[in-house]
Amino acid sequence: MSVAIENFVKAIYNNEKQDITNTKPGNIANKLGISNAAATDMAKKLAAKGLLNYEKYQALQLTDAGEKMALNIVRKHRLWEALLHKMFDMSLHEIHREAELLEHETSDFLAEKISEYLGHPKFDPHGDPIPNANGEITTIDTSIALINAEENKTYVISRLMSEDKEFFEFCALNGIKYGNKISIVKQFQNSKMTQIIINTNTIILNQDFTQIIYVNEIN
Amino acid sequence: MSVAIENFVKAIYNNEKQDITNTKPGNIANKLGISNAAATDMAKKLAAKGLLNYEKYQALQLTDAGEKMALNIVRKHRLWEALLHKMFDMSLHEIHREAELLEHETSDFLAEKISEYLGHPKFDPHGDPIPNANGEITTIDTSIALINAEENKTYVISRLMSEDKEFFEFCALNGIKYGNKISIVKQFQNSKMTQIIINTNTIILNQDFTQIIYVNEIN
DNA sequence: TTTAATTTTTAAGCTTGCTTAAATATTTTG
DNA sequence: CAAAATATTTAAGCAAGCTTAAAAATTAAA
Ligand SMILES: [Mn+2]
Ligand SMILES: [Mn+2]
Ligand SMILES: [Mn+2]
Ligand SMILES: [Mn+2]
Repeated sequence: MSVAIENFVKAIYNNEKQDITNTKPGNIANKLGISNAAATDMAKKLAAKGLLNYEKYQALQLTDAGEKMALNIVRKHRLWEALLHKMFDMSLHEIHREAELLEHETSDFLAEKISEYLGHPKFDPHGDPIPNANGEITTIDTSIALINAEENKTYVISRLMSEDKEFFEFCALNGIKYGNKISIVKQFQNSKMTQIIINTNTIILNQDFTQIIYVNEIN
Repeated sequence: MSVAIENFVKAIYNNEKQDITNTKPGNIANKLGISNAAATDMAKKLAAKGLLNYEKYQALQLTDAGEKMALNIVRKHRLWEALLHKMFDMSLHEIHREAELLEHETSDFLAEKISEYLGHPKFDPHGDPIPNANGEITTIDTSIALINAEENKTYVISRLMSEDKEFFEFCALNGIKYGNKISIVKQFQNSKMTQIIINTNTIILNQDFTQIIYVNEIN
């Protein structure tokens, strides 16, 4: 399957998993930077290939085959991110940028080698789960967005759900990193701000950030 | 530049460096598994881009810009081979197969990270020189084909100039590996066979192999 | 050196993955 | 609930990278 098809299928998958928005062609077109017409066109082609269900004016839905393909690409993407992060200490933004390309030119054979080398990790450096070789995600995500965290509790950062360079730079500068501890000082309900302590520093985050930083309670 | 263009330019470069055959479109077409017509077509397009000189019925010649591009791809190819060989202990055939794809999706940034990690190696696991970040090959190749080696001398294997899976499997089985020692027992002039000792084993090689195994004298 | 074989080029056409512009349907709003 | 705004689809077209078939040139052979 072509790079265009792989990115299309993956975009639908990610949209279903992460975003509030629906998966109509226009949304996918937006994510991929192509025209609505191109997305509608591609949707029809992929429906003919049995990768998704297409009905005029309705949201696109991956078939089992389509989801399997998406998970295969996602696996390779996240394995590359994990490898590049570990080996070369590249930033969250850099690893994503490189993985976006490498994911399409990676054999299942090589993906397995990378996975082995890393000890079959279950999460990538953003905290996203890595599907296994069968395309299954076996971990259960119990994490919550920071905006929903409770005052006076301490959490572990479990996921940074973004692809934005500036956000990752902010995180790197302030110790907001997968696995680090974070304490909630106060939730300001009206202004949707969250005051936290991390690395002994006090920081106030707005909604843009507290909705994409996920944490797990410490037990 | 597209994958098709990169592979085309690289094929001309490799053909000039390694093969006896000329670089007319038909030869390149053969290497790439495309039709002569497609190769002629591409040659014209690349001439328009200033990557090569094209004259009807003549051999294709890379311009400086074309050679620079080829060296950039070759660098990435060989760095990947070195990395995959070191990290995952993959075979000479496997690393080549994967590098053939990864080379096109590797940023200069990532290539430099790989090079750094490996200590800026000058040769890949096949013994081929790795161009530096400026596209220069600074090493001088003094090696000779085994067919031209002298009887009763011992050499170091410096290069395995092939892309054939079976050949690499033979090499792996018999300790024919970059850096290993090899002694020439006898050169049979008429039959073009070469008797060698490697790893205390006596092996007789025919011309097909002695022309692609390169060695350096031990000083 | 003329003929035959081979190679290269030209021509026509196909698929993929895009584009823009116009038509049509859906969704939102007054 | 009708009008306006928005989103989706259809239609027409383009560039890249291929193909096969035929024409033209080169190279090898007799
Ligand atoms: Mn990513
Ligand atoms: Mn991608
Ligand atoms: Mn190689
Ligand atoms: Mn390649």
